[in-house]
Amino acid sequence: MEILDRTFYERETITVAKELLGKLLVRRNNKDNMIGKIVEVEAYSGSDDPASHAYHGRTDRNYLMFGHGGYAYVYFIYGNHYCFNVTAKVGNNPGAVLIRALEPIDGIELMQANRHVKDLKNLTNGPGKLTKVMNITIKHSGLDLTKGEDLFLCEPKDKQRFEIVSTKRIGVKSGIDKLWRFYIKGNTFISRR
DNA sequence: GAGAAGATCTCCT
DNA sequence: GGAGATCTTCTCA
Repeated sequence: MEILDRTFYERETITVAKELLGKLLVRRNNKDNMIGKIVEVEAYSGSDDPASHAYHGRTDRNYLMFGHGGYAYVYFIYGNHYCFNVTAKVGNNPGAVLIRALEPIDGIELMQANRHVKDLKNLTNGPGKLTKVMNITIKHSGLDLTKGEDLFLCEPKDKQRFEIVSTKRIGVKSGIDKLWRFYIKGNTFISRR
C-alpha cells in the first residue's frame, strides 16, 4: 500500500479535505488491522474561520494545527467522545481536516466488538463513533501519519470515481456560511442530521 | 480556582 | 425530534 506522504498534506486545507475522500484509514492494533475508507470530512482553517479551534490563536491544545501537515490531532469533546483530525496546511495559516465518517473495509469483526454494534451502517458514521471503533484516543494526538506506524492513511488499490458534495458543517454555530463539509455522493455510510 | 461552552451520541417520547 | 450525559479546555478573577 502506498502511504500518503508529507507533500499530500502540505497544501490548502480545502484541497486536502476533498482529496482525503476515498482514501483508506489504516489502524494497526498489535497484529490486527482495521481499515476504513474515508467518505466524509470537514475542513477547519485558522484566522478566517470562527468555527475552528485555531481561530483565537495558538494554545496548548491546538498547537498541532500550527505545525506541519500530516499529523494526527485528537481532542476530547462533550465528556464522551474523541474527534480525529489530520493537520493540513500551507504556509503559516493553521488548518486541519476532521474525519467524520468511514466505510468499513477490513477488520470489521474487531470494529463491531469495539462498540458492541453489528449494523455496518451504524458503525462508523460519525466522528465520535469512528474513533471508538478504531480505538483512537488522545494518545494518538501528535502522531506522524506518514511513518506507517499505528495509524496512517494510504492510497486505495483501485481508485474509484465519485462525485463530491459540499454542504454546511455540522454541530458548529459559527462559520455556517462556509460549505466546508465534503462527502461522497450516494455513499450510505455518511453521517446525517 | 470557578464557571461555561463544546467540531457528539444515545436513549426516550 | 429533543434533552441528558460527562469532562476537557479556555477565560476571567
